[in-house]
Amino acid sequence: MSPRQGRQTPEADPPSAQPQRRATLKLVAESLGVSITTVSNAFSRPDQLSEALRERVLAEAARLGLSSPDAAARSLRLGRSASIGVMYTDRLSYAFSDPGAVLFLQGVSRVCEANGQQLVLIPSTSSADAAATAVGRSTIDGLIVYSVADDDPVLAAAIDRRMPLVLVDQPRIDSLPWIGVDDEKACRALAEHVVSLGHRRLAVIATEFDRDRAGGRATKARQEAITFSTTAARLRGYRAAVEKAGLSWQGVPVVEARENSEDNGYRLATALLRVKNRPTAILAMTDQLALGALRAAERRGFIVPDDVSIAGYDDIPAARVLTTVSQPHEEKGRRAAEQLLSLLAGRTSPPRHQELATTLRVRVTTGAPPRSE
Amino acid sequence: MSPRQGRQTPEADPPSAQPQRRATLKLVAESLGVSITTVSNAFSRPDQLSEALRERVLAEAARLGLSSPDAAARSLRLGRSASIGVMYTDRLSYAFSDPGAVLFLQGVSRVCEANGQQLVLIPSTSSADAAATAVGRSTIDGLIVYSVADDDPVLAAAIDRRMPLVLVDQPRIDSLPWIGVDDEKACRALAEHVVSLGHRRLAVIATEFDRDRAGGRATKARQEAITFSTTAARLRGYRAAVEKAGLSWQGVPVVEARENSEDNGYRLATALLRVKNRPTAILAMTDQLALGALRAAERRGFIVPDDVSIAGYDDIPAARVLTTVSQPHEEKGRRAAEQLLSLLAGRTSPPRHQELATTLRVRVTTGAPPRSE
DNA sequence: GTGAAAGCGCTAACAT
DNA sequence: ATGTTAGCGCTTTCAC
Repeated sequence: MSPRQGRQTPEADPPSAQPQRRATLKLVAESLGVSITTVSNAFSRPDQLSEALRERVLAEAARLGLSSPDAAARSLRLGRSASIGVMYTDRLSYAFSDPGAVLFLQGVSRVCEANGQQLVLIPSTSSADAAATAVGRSTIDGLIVYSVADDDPVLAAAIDRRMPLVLVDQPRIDSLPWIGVDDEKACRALAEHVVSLGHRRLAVIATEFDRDRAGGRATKARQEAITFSTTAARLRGYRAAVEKAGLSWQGVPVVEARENSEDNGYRLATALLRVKNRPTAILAMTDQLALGALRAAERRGFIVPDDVSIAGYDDIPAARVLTTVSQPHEEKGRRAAEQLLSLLAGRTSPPRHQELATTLRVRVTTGAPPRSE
Repeated sequence: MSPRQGRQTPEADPPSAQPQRRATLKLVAESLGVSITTVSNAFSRPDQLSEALRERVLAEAARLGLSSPDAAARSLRLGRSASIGVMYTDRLSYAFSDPGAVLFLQGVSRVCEANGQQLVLIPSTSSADAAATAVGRSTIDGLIVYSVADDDPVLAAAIDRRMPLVLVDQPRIDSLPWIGVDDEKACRALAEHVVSLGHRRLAVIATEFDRDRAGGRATKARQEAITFSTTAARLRGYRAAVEKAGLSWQGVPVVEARENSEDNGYRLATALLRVKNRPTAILAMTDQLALGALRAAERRGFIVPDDVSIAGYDDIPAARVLTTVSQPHEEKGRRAAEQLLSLLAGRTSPPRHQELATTLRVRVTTGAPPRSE
């Protein structure tokens, strides 16, 4: 038995004597014999009418099923919609399988609910047209662009639309607020740690290079054409450490995962570990890939870290054992939302480029390479 | 004076020659010397004009920074917004720390992106007024109500607004589409399994009872006033199994977690295991609570399942070892979104109450109780 | 304290 | 193939 059934009683909803006009301010006004303005004021400007009248209006509105003025009409008239959008790499649904993205969204939503803002998730599509449409068709006042390829048409569409924007995990653009971490520095520190343990043969499992996600072993040319800036930055970090140690970057296999998942890490690591002169350390660009690599190594009978060291990135809760880099996903989301809201409010913004700190977490999946090697 | 008064600050606009009119169809039309209709058609009805003209229009629109017709105006005119909302228990930001909810949202978003729909996450608040406002102020065509307390004002607001609705993990209402699982049956089967192993002293760690989340040990009276239907159903399931085995339900301590988190499970389980006549089996209503309980048991030096058995619910990836109940979170999300979209499209709906199957997963955290007991 | 009217930007009849 | 026009429902002057 439903608690709500009271509302479905015949009195509340008679067998449609009248054609059931949609509830609007006008309907309420007519039904009450007052003007539309008065009804509008009852909702939006309580000080403009007597308390008693306001009560009456609101009661009648509720009776007719109008809980508040129509949102679309209000947005049109006001030029604001009290909602902000978030645009994510490519398929939105992937965001929910990426722990970092989920934490980011949590941060954003926290600020939204504290400020009575709606949060609109904008689905992205492969086609440029459709992408522009997706942004254009959203009733939003501003947009957070999160981890989108540099050349993604959706980003271009958003900029074209001259919509207030905040960039996160994107290349910086001077005129736009930016939140992020120094991926390059963090990855260099991580790789330096690994190299300092004595490893000479490294391998990299990378996140997507570009919107094509070709996947697999990456030539030098492809490495230089990466359009996901985060991937590019992390790779530069690894490379800097490798070259600083006097090792050949050419000799480091770099494979691209088409999607950030444990299974992909497993598959790619399996291939990496199968070759004769296998790497003694694997640098994975996310913890999920690293967890897959861990599983692959163990499956092949290797002991981690004695036979092979593995490092990740993100410090997600599920990866307590991994040597990794910790970054404040949730805080990124909060800051991005705050920055956007303050931009929309026309407040003078705090420093527009906010770089957040990362921390290297050395744990049990990295150690010295095997003696024999 | 235009309603766009937001531009109050004169400095807001750079010292540009012309006052930088906002890009609209009208502006494009004037700039090109064609009618507004033509511009509108270029965007929305390509068959209504020559390809050449359409190209010209679109190019000019892009030049002026108009990527598509204004969303609010379009929604107002059309009466549709191409977006659907999701309403979640209480704080939206909690949803992102609940693995089941994240999977659910993933399912919803998958269907949204396949159908070019925006996904609006509606923040909820404690006050009834604010809640109604939140729903009312969203430009959405329909709403998925997911796991909200039976007496939540937001649910009432949505129903009042006569908005197309789909209920998920909620009490059924005859006239509304519903997606869910039989939590009671699943929990009964789970508890029967535990009881069949020989346990006589059980304890329950429950999810929230109501929007107050008092937390702690729950009297019989409080158990009967639960307004989160999922919690109530699971509890009924446990109880049925206990009573069927001839045990006293009164003797089973039931504690309420104020939030679904591992830490809460840890705390509550620690308290449960501290008493003299401690339970030999703990039934936790989610895997997260169960994982916390597992940690608590091990922390106290108990061997699981030899000293104490622990069962969860949900079968989340992080809980591979747990005896638990598997339920199709992502599919729930997909079905809910599909159902809502087909409702909005006016298509004849498939069976409106869809009950999805659950599976009991017996794994290593449950076993026979200790001999001595 | 209340009402009349203008118009936000758009789409769909109905012209032509 | 293109243009004219009437609202969609709302908020906000500006009168009273």
